[in-house]
Amino acid sequence: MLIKNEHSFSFGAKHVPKVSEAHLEARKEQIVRAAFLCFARKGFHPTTMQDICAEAHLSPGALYRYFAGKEEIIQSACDEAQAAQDAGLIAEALAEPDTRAMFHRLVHAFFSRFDDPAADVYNRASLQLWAEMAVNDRVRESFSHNHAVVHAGLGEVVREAQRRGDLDGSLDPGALVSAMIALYDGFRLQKALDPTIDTAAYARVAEALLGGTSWTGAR
Amino acid sequence: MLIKNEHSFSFGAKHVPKVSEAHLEARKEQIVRAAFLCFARKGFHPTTMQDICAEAHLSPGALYRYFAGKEEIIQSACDEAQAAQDAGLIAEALAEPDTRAMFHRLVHAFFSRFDDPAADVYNRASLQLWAEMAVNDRVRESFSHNHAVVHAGLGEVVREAQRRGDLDGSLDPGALVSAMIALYDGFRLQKALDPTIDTAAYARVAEALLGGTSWTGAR
Amino acid sequence: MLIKNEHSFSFGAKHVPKVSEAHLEARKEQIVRAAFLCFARKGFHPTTMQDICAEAHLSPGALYRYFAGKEEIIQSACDEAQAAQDAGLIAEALAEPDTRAMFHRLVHAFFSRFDDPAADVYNRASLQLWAEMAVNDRVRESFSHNHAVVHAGLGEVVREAQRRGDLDGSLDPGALVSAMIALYDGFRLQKALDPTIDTAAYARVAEALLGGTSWTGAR
Amino acid sequence: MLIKNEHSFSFGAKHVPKVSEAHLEARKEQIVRAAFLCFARKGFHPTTMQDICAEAHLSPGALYRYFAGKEEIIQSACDEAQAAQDAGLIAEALAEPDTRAMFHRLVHAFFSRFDDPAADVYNRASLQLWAEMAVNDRVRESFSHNHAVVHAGLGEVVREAQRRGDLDGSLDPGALVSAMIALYDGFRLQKALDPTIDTAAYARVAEALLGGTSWTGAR
DNA sequence: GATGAATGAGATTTCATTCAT
DNA sequence: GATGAATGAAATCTCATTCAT
Repeated sequence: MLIKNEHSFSFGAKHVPKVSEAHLEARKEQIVRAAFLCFARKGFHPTTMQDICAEAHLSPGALYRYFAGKEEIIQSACDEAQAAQDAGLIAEALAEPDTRAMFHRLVHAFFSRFDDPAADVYNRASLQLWAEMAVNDRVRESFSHNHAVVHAGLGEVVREAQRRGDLDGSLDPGALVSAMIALYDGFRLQKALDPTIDTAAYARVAEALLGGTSWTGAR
Repeated sequence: MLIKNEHSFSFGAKHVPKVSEAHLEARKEQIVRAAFLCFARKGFHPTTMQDICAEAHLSPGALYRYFAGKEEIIQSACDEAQAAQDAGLIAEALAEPDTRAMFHRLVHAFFSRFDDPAADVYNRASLQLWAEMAVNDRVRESFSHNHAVVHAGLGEVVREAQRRGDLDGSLDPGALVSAMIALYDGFRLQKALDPTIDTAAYARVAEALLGGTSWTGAR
Repeated sequence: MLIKNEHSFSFGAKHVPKVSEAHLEARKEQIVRAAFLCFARKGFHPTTMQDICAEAHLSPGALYRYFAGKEEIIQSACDEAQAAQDAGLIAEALAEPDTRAMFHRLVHAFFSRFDDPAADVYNRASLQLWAEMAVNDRVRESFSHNHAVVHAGLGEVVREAQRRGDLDGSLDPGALVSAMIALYDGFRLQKALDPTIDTAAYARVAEALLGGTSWTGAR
Repeated sequence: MLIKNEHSFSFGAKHVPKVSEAHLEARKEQIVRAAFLCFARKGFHPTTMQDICAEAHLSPGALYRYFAGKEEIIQSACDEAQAAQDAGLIAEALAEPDTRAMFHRLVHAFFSRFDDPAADVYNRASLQLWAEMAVNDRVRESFSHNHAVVHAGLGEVVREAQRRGDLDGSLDPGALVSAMIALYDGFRLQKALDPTIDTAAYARVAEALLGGTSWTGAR
């Protein structure tokens, strides 16, 4: 109450008090995390607000204080799912002077994520996200944006490799990037179908394909 | 006419007339096709029975003559989506004595599908299917079965290439197959996000990766 | 066809040809019998027209040639259920000069019906009928009419017994009749609840109550 | 308030606050009462949830907070209809040393119920219950249980009368009980058909039949 | 006359959202 | 701020009835 009065003079009311803001964010986080679990378990649409409430130990009324509706929770969950630090990892790899080492770092960085015990939830939720993206403009936009960022980052990597003469310069860099992303996303799909699939073996294959060591026949 | 008379005398006749059977299948087909469009457009769960009815130019009651409920339509749509003649294509490729030619045939066979104007609908529906698979046992089973068939087929291809010394024999064949499938499915995901993506360029990259021509650096 | 022409001159067209009429009645009978079974099994309202069709080995379209709708089948079933030859039995009993013999004949006539193996179906259907009567004016009317006939017949019986000095003349004859009917209907209810209940023992009690032999204490 | 605070600290609390529990019961009561009226008016199956909603001044959603479905409301209504304090009345009568006085008390206790202006609703609902019982296992069970209780109670009455020599010991006590119940239920049926029927006259007849005073002829 | 596929109104039920407490 | 009972629109599904064949 005091805090509120303190700030009631601030023009434009750009800030709600910090304590509240922190609380607000914490609550939102809590709700999105709960929603995430539910979505991974049942999918976006079959998940009811009650499911999320139960998972978050909150009442329906409380939820609506933090989110305008289910749609907004889905969007937040999608944004959350996109929030991986992909760009940073890519930038780090780019610093690597040896192309194969670069690919190794990339593959390791991305595929070591599957060691996280929460990865299965995340993978399953990703499938939901893809489906929603195909159907929901707002979600597609967010997905698209993140995709563009990753695409741009890997584009640098690929073009650098081509510049170095390690990757065939006549291949479309965009298509090479798409293939790299496909190797990652396509694996997540298979991992969602069967979580026991061998990640390390797959990572080795991915690295070999990119680094040109898988082909042992005539050049 | 004769059949009709025949039927009116025999109770408990084992066969309903063929016309009915044909009609039954035709109607089911019609409904599943309509559902497919709706699913691609709105997703499984946001699609209402009314949507499907409208698309199929049928009344709700008529739908329930052919399917016990929405769930069953979803399952049929999933089965339909799986019904691609993958196994045949793979077997044909396997007959090819040259490994790169084999990969070329495979890549061509699979990626030429995207030329079909209906491919977009099919891709978007696939995303729905993946999401449903994560959440619906019956659908996962069907998906899993089809995946196993394709996996087995490509397994032959990969082991043959290893036997010939064209692919590194120390790589896990299963993981190699997974990567091939990932290159395909991962592209479908990207195509669903942006249908204008260049399929031919991507196919060239896929072929180059498998055939070891993408890497132009030191061996 | 020929028959039809033969009659096409008859004024007023009161008769449809006898063969057709017989056929019509036979079909109606067949349908009502089927309906009766269904009603006894599931009740009036949960029984669907399809249930009746299946039981009657007829198509829905055929049913509607004989009955205007479900309502009409229910009414016919009710009329059928009422069509017992009660009045005749009562008239016969009335001829008996000895009152106790008269009661014996009545009780025997009515309770021996429960020996019929179809009696259970009939009893269960009666419960449905009673429920419908409470709710459906047309059915109540039909029920009411039959009830009045039986009531009148038993009224004669009771008044005759009072005239002879065998039943207390100060008791309301209508109430006595009601009690006789209650002893019958109330038993049917119990028989529907438990078909193994001992009919003969009950009949002896009913006779004893009416004939004044159940009371063995001081007068 | 205290309770509320208490509650907010303890997760997994075993009791929900009493207010809620009371409220729950009150609402259920309210709904069942409304349903009862509807059932008496239209029968179980023709009554729609909307009918019950309207009668209870509640929205459809609200109903489903208290009952899982229509079936459950029907069952509750049936249980409610059985909840008469029959056993108590019978026990009281049993205390009476004079058999005719005992019968008088019984008849009076049961038939005075028809003076209640709500009795008509109750009777009509009973017919629905009987019909449902014939068709619905769960309802039959509940009915059967209550019937057994009443049967046992009246069995004591009858055997006591036989012990005293007032009722013929050679008559089956169970059948005598059945007849007593039939005199009651059979009357309810007639009262549902015609609510103006003279209850007092009928009660006198019932008493006379049991007490052996209806027969005025030779013994 | 018979068939049975199709219709579509209407019933049950769910669930996102609101709002009095 | 929190609660959770209530709302009511909308979804799924049923079934009496019709009608082209």
